Formats: sequence, C-alpha cells, structure tokens
Amino acid sequence: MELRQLEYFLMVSKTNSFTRAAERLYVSQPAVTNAIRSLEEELGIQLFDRNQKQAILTTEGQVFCKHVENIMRGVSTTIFEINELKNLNNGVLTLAITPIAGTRPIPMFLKMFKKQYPNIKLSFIEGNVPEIQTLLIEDKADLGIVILGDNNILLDYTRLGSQELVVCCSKEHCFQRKNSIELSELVNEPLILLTQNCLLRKIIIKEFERLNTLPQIAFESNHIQTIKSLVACNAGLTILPQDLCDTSLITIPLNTPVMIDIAIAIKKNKALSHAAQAFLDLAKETFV
Amino acid sequence: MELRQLEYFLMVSKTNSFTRAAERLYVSQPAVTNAIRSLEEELGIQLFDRNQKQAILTTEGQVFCKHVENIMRGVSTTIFEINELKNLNNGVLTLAITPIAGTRPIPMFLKMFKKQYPNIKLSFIEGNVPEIQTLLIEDKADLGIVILGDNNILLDYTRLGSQELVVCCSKEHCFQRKNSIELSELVNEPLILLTQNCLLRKIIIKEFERLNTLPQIAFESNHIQTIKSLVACNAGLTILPQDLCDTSLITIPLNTPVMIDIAIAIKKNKALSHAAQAFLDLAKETFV
DNA sequence: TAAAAATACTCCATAGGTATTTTAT
DNA sequence: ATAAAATACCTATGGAGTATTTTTA
Repeated sequence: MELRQLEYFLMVSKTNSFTRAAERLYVSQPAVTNAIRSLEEELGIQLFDRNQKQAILTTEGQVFCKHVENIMRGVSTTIFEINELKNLNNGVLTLAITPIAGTRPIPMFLKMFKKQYPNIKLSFIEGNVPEIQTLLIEDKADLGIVILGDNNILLDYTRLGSQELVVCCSKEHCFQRKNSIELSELVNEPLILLTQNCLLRKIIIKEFERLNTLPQIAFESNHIQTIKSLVACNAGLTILPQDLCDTSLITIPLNTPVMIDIAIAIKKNKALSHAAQAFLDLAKETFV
Repeated sequence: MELRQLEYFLMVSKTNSFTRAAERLYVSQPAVTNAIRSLEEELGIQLFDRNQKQAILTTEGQVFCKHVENIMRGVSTTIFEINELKNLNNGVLTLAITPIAGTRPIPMFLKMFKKQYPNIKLSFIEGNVPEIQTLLIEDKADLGIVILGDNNILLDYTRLGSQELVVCCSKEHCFQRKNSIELSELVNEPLILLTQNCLLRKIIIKEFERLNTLPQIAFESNHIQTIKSLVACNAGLTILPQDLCDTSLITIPLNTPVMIDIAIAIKKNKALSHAAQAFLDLAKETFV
C-alpha cells in the first residue's frame, strides 16, 4: 500500500471515473488503472464496480474509502504542521536560563524575540550553570543562557556580552560611601554567596584565590533574592552582576573590574529546530 | 512522502539507530539512510541528530513522529478492518425484502445465516418488488429477495424455490368447506389484493386474464396484515402464498396450482462484498 | 458506434543491494 | 581502532507513458 495509490483511489472515488481521475491527477489513465488494480490485489477486495459509464465504489470500497480519507487527512495536517514549524508559525523553544544571566539585556531580548516570532512558545527552565549544561546534554532544553567559565566539551557557546561584577552592601554598611573598592578589602568581611556548585560563586572564589586569600562565607543560598535580602539587612556583603542589583542596595564597583561573559550554550552537533536557529540568529544580530 | 519512508522513520526513531532499524526492517543500512535523507529533503527539516553512537530525534523530528504514528495507526486499522471484512468478521449486508417473499423458509434461512456469520449485521429494507428492483439498481441495497415474474434487465436472479398460491377466506365464508377450488369460481367474489404495482397482484390478475376474465377488486392495500384482517372479517377473499396464511383464515388450494418463484436479485456486474457472496453461497447451498 | 477501462509494450526513475569511505568516539 | 552513517555505483523492479484492444451501453 502506497500513499500514491491511496491518492489515486480517492480521486477515482471522487470522480467516479478512471479517465477523469487520471486527468485531474495529471497522469495517464493506465497509470490509475494499474494503481487501483494492484491496490485491489493487495487488499484482496474489489474497490470499484466498473460499469463502462462510471466506476463506483463497492460496499467494501466505501468502507476502505472512509479509512483512506482519514489517513490522507493525517498526511495533510502533518505536512501543514511541518511547514508551520519551518515558517516559524508555531513550535516550542525550551530555554534553560540561569537567573545570574538574566541581566537586563536578556529579558529585553526575549521580549524582542517574542515580538518578531509571536507564534513560537518559549518555555523556560531555571537552574544554575551546571544544571543547565546537563539539561542541554540530555536534550531536555534546546538552548541555554549561561555564564562562560566552566565550559563543557559537549557544548558550543556563543558569547553575547559581558556584565561587570560589583560589590553590594546595605545602606547601613560602612562601605556605603565608597566610590570603588579593592577585592582585598573584602577579605575580612562576611560574604553571602551562591551555593557550592554555582558558577558565579566559583568565579568569585577564583578572584580571591588570585590574591592568595579566601573570603569568609557567612551565608549561602541558591536564590538571588534571598542573598539580596540578607545583604539589605546588613548580614554581609555580596558580589553580583551590575544589572541584578536594585535600589535597595548600595553597589560599589571594583577598582580592577571583574567581568562575567553571558553566552548561549547549545549541544554540539545538535540539529537546531528552525525556532532555535531563529533565536540564535536574532541573538547574534542583537548582541554583536 | 511514502509509507515506506514513514515506516523506516518510525523504526529509526524507535531503535535510535539506522543500522539496527535496517536489521529489523530486513533491508540494508544504506536503504534506510536514503529513505530518511530523501524524507528530510522533502520536508525541509532534519529529523535525526546523528551522533555516531545513536540517531536521536530532533525537536522537529519529534513533532513529525507524533503525526507519523497517527498516520501509521490509521494504516494498520484500515488493513485490519479490510481483513475483518474478508474474514466475514464484520460488515453490513443490506437486504431489500418483499413481505410476500417472506415465507417461512426465508426467515429460517436468515436465522441460519446469522448463526453462521454472527458478526455480519443484516439491515432490512421492506418494499414491493418494483421498489426493491429500484433499490438494487441504485445501489441502495446489496441483495433483494423478490418474486420472479417482472424481471429487470439490469438484475440477475437466483431462484431459491417456489410457493403455492392459495385462496384465503374467513371461517364464515361459504367456501370454507371446500377442499379445492377453481380460479374461475372466484370471478364473482370480491377480492382483496395488494395495490397496483405489486408483483403478486400482477401475477394474480394475469391468471384471471388467462381465463379471459377480470376479478372484482373490493379492496386493495400495501400491507399483508391489513388484507388478512379484511379477509378474516369476511370483507372478501384473497390469494396469498401458502406460508403467509395463518390459522385465523381458511386456506383452499387451487385445482390448477399457481406457483410463485422466490429469488435473490442482484444488480448485474456488481462486485459482491464478501458478506453478500457468503449470503448468496449459503442461499444456493440451502435451497438447491 | 462510442466511450471507458484493460492490456501490451517500452522506458526510465529509483529502491535496494554490495563495497567502500568518512567520521567521531 | 571501532562502529555507525554516508557515499559510490550497480541492478532490477515497477511506475508511467503510448498505442491498442476489449467491452458494453
């Protein structure tokens, strides 16, 4: 059984004529005859009564016809859906995003993408960078938005831009008047950082290690908001990307700035869906 | 797009391997590769990520897969249904039957057929012989059970058997003691017959014409039961097939018997469904 | 006689095979 | 080095065409 035969069959049943079906299908009449005959042989039933004047469905042909209409409807909707995907008129794009990377340009970019491709649904998964990398490798997400620095060999990274890390303290803290600060000045200050395996924490620790010191970690949390609240009530200091700080905190730039790089991560050799490709293209265009 | 390609596609998506799919499909690996490649080209999307170790569906391949599963399910049920028809495990057989032909052997035969083919649904249309012939010609019924005598050139007839026509009168009628009767004795009696275009009426009229007479028709009706009731209350006589008479009436055989032939009528050149063929075969076997 | 379907045949596109190469682990 | 997929090339099946015959209304 072939789709071609089913197509011919439906046309014959619609026109009640092999000759007219052939005309409408732009093939020769014997081609239609052959297709129907081989179909009848394969099924072991006669599909049409050939009465010289017209070919009409047998009782069993009518039963078959109902099924074939269903199959061909399925084929049509399949092709339609695939074209919709290609034309970016639908589809789901799963983004794994780390809150640390959610600095202002990113939400703005997502808004821009949504405006340009309103029919692509964006689905978000939040997590820290290692979690996101695992999601990408396991094909649980199409694209990840991460901080560079702990790159996985199975992933490709497209750098979008940088963010400066700044020291945050409460409005009551003695540092509040400072216009800038040295990292070394923080060594004896209680710090509030992200938990162990978060990349931002690793980056910060590494900066301290470069000075052959280690910071004092007073608290740790997975949640940016928790950290900011703790800082606000003067439980310690933290270091965050510039854009994540709000007016509830005092932000002090470092004398020797430390930058983090935001990037899109994709599994290597993964065929991107049209939606994912469109996302990547627009990101490159926007952030170059 | 071809069913073969879809079949290969599903097998690759199931095994996550072109090679293993080829093995399971009993074709060579390049055959699978070609089928998938041409499918991808035609659709304009990549269906699988080939990672050397395994071929896994892309996001768009997953969307396609859902549709293909639906299509192939449709194909399977189609083939299943057709085989059920062939194995006489389902199907509807539409019988056009004239009540006049419904003499005892016919219901008994229908019961036998139902016992042998319990999964074939019998659908009945009642009508007089000309109506049935029209139904058959217009493909509104598969088979007709009719009286022979007014044969239509577009139909084929298979004679099943005969029934003797007998005179019926009420228990109060003066003929009630007769053991037999001549048709000519009925000439001055009021007759109750079927309406104009019913074949049984024509046959009876023809018998009278053979004696160069015409009967007196007191009443006419389409319904056997009405006629019998009228006869029972002594409104006149009628002539019916032996088996249609019941104990409420006196039946008197004719001296020179008149027979009607019961037959199955089928449209000429019509391809019979397996169910119809089975019906015809059993009928021939039973009534020979 | 005319119109429709079936048949006979020819041609070529392509599915599928074998052998081999490429590729990524 | 290995295993999987891609490629190259060959063969043959069968789909489609043209021309013709058969069929029945």
